[in-house]
Amino acid sequence: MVKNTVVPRRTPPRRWTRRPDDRPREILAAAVRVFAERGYNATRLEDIAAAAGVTKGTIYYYFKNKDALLLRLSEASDREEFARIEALLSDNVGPVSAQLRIVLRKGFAEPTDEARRQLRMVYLALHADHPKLFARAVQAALVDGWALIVKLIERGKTTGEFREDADAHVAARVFTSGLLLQQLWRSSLGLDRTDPFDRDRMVDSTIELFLHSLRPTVRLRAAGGKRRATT
Amino acid sequence: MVKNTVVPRRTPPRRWTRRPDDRPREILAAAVRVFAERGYNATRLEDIAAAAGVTKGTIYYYFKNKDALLLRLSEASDREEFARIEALLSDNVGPVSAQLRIVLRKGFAEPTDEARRQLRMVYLALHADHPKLFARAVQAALVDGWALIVKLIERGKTTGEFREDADAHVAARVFTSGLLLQQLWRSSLGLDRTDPFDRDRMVDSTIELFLHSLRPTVRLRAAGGKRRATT
Amino acid sequence: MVKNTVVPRRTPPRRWTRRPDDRPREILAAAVRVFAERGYNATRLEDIAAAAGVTKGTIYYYFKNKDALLLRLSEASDREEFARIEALLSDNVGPVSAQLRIVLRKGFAEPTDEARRQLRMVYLALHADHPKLFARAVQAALVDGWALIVKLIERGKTTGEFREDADAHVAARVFTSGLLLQQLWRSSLGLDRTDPFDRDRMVDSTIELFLHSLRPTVRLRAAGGKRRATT
Amino acid sequence: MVKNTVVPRRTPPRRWTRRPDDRPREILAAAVRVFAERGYNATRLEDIAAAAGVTKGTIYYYFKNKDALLLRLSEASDREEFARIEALLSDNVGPVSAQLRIVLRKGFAEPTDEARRQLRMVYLALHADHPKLFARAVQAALVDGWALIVKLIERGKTTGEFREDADAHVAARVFTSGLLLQQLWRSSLGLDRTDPFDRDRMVDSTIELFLHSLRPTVRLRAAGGKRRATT
DNA sequence: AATGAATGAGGGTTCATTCAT
DNA sequence: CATGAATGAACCCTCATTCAT
Repeated sequence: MVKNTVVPRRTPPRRWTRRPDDRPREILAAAVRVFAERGYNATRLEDIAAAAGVTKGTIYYYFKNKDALLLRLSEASDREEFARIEALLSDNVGPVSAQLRIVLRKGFAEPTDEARRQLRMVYLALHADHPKLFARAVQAALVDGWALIVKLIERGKTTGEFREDADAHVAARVFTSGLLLQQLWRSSLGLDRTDPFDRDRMVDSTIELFLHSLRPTVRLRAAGGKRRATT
Repeated sequence: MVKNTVVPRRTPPRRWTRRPDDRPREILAAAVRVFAERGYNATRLEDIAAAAGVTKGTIYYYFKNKDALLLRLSEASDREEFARIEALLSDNVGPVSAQLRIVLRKGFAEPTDEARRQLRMVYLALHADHPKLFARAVQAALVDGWALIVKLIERGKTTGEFREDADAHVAARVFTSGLLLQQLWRSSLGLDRTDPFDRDRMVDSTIELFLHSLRPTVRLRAAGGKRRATT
Repeated sequence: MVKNTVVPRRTPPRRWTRRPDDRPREILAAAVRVFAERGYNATRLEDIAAAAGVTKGTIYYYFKNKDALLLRLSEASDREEFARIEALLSDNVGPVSAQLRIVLRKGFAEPTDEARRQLRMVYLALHADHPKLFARAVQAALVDGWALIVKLIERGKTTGEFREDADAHVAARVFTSGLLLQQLWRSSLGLDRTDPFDRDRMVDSTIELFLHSLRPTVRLRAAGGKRRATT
Repeated sequence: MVKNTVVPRRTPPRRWTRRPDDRPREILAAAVRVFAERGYNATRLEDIAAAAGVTKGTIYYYFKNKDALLLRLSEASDREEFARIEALLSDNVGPVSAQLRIVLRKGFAEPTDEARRQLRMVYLALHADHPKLFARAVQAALVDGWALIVKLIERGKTTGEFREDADAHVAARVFTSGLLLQQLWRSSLGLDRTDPFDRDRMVDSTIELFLHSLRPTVRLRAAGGKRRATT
C-alpha cells in the first residue's frame, strides 16, 4: 500500500536527472548500509531503493536480483581488502612485532571505512542463509590474511624475536577471529551495553597479548639445567 | 495412474499417537537441527514439523510461534551451558592454569552434544535478524563465562602464576571468541575444505598461546630475586 | 500453544465430577454469553469451552459443530419468546392501547433475561454470515410478533380507539424494529457514549409516539357528531 | 494431454495493463459488493481481488489490509451521506412536514446507489466483530442525521405544526432505525419472502405514521381557537 | 534509463474438527 | 463421558520479481 490519496499529478517528467553512470555504485553503497543495519533477510529491495534514491525497478536494471547485490558487494571488497593489507607491509622494515601490530590493527581491528565495517556485519550474519557466498568471502578476505601473518611470525622466529615453538597458524587464526568477533558484537549488537568495553583497550590489549604469547621463553642461563617455566 | 495396485497395508490406520510428554522435546530437537542446516529464515515451520514427525499445527499447540522455538532453545541451553562450566570448577584445586585449560576446552571448544553445536550456529546467523534474541544469548552464555575466566586469571596473578600486567578481561574475551568463531566456521561452513586444520591442534595451541600470553615476564637482572623466567 | 512447562502431573483422575445432565445447558449458556461478547465469528470454540468449564472435545460430544450451537440457541429462544408474549395477552382485557403498551414493553423493549438480550445481539451480527439462520430467527420471533400487534391494532380500529386509516402492518414493523435496533446499539455498542440516552425515556416515548400515531383524526366540522378528541 | 493443439492466439500476451487511477476505486467497489454478498468475515481477499479483476497483491499495493478496505469504504460513504442529506434541505422552505418527508425518504429509505445499500448491510453485520469501526460509522452517519431531524421537529413545534409534547429525540431515532432495519432485513435477508411487503408502502406509511405521531392534539372546545385539523 | 503498478508464490498463523486415550 | 493432543485446511499478508509505460 503506497498511496492513499490518489492525487492527479500535474508535473510529469523530469524525474531522473542524475548521471546514470553512478547508479550502480550508489545502489551498492545503499545496499551495504541497509544490509548492515537490518540484516540481509530483513532488508527489502524497497528499502535499498529508497536509500539509494531510486525505485525497485532500477535496481533490477543493474542487478540480476537481490543476491547479485551481495555478490558484487563482496567481490569488490574482497579484492581491495587483501591488497590493502599487503600494501601496508611492502615498504616495511623494522622488527616483526611492529609489522604484526600494523597488520592486526589495520587489517582486523579498524575497518578503514564504514562500508567495510558494514560489509563484515553482513557477512557474519550471512553464513547460515548463504553459506557458499560466505565461505568465498572468508576465503578471500581471511585465509590470505592469515597466511600473511603466519609468514611474519615465521620470520620473527628466525630472527629470534619470537619463540620457535609457538603455533603460528593457530595464533594468526585465533587472535584475528577473536578480535573480529568482539568488534562485531560490540558495534552491531548492543553487547557494549551489557558488557561495556573501551574499543581501543580491546585492540591494544589484544595486540599485547598476541605478542606476549609469541615471546621467547627465557633460556635461563642458569647453571643448573633448564628450569623453563611453562604453561 | 496406478492407484489401485497399492498394497493393502496391514498396520491399520492409527494416524497418530498421543505423546504429549515427548513432543515438545522432539519438536525442539528437530528445530535446532533444521535451523542449523538451513538457517533460521530459510526454515519453514513445515520443515520442522516434518523433521519432528508432526504437522505444523502441532508445533503451534506447544509453542507460540516460530520465534518462541528459538527462544526456548536458547533458554534451556543457556542455563545448562553456564551451569555445566561452573560445575567443572567447583571441585577443583591445582594450579589456575589447569583450571583455565578445562574451562576453555569444555566451555568453548567442545560442544558436548550436537545440539549445542547447532544452536551456536543458529545464534551467529541470527544476530542481524534477531538482535534482541541474540544479545540475550550472548549475555547469558558468554558474559558470565568471561567473568569466570577473569576471576581465574586474577587468582593466578595473586599466586604469581600469571603476570600482573596482563589484561584479564581482554584475554578472556579474545581467546574464547577466537576459538568459538574458528570452531563455527570450520564445522558449519566448509572452511575446513579451503583451509584444512586439525581440530585438536586448534584447541591445544590456543590454550598454549593463552597461557603463554599470561606468563610472567622475567625480571632480568634481578640478582637474587625471583628467577621465574618468562616471555 | 498451551503448556509451556511440561510438568509431570501427579494427581490424575477425579476430573469431571459434576452431573453430566446439565452439560448441554451449561454449554449453551456459556455460548450465548461469549457470542454476545465477542461476536460469533470471533468466538473460538475454546472460549466457549473455557466459559463452560469444559474442554473443546466435550462440546463436540453434545453438539455437531459450532453452527449447531447457534441453531439450538435460537430454537429454544424462539419458541419461548413468542409464547411468552402471547401469554401476556391471554388474560387481558381493557383498552387495546394498554395491551399494546404491554406487548411493546415486554416483547421488544425489555429482554426478560440477560441471555435473551445476548441472543439478540448475536442475531443481528449474524445476518451476513448466516443469512439462513438469521431469517429463521426473525421469522419465528418477529413475524409472529408483528401479526399479534397488527391484530391488536385492528381491534382498536373497530372499537374506535384507533383511526381507520393507519397502516397497522407498517406500524407494527417500524416501531418494534426501531426500538430493537436502538436497544441493541445502545447496549452492545458504545452508542450510549456518543449519544447518551435514558433507557426508560426511549421506551416510554416510543410507546407514546406509537399510540399517538394511531389516534383518530378529529372529524372537524361535525356539528353534533362525535366529539371524540384526538391526541 | 492435448497441449499442442492450442490455438495460436492473436491477441498477444498483455497480461495486465496499468490503471493506477482506477484501481483503487475498482477495488473498493468490488469490496462492498463482495462484503455485502458474503459478509465481511466470510470474504477472502482473493474474492475481492477476483471481483476487481486483479490479484491479491494489488489490493495490498493500495490498501494496508483487509480492515483498511472497510475503513475507507465507510469514510467515503459517511462524509457523502450526511452532506447529501443536508444539501437536500438547504434550499428548502415550505412546511416542516414536507422537509421531514424528504429527509426520511432520501436519507434513510432510499439508498441512492447500490453501493450504499451494500455498505449498510456490511455495517450492520459488523457490529459484533468490529465494534469500534461500527460505532464510528453509526456516529458519523446517524447521530448527525438524528440531530438534523430533531432540529426540524423543534421548528415544527414553534410553528405550531407539531405538538409541543412530542419527544423529538426519540422520534428521530426510532423511526429512522425502524425504517433502516426493515429495509435491511428485506433487501439482504429473504425477509420479503416470508413476510412480503411492498417497499413503497413501507416508506410511505412510515412517514405518515411519523408525521401523525407529531400532530397536535386537538384542543377541543376552543371556541375561536385553532381549528387546525390533525393528521 | 527509469518508474512503479501488478503479480504470484510462499510462509506464518489460526482454529474448527477429529480421535487416541 | 471427557479430555486434550493432533490435524489440516484456510486465509492473511509479504515481497522478490516482472513488465507495461
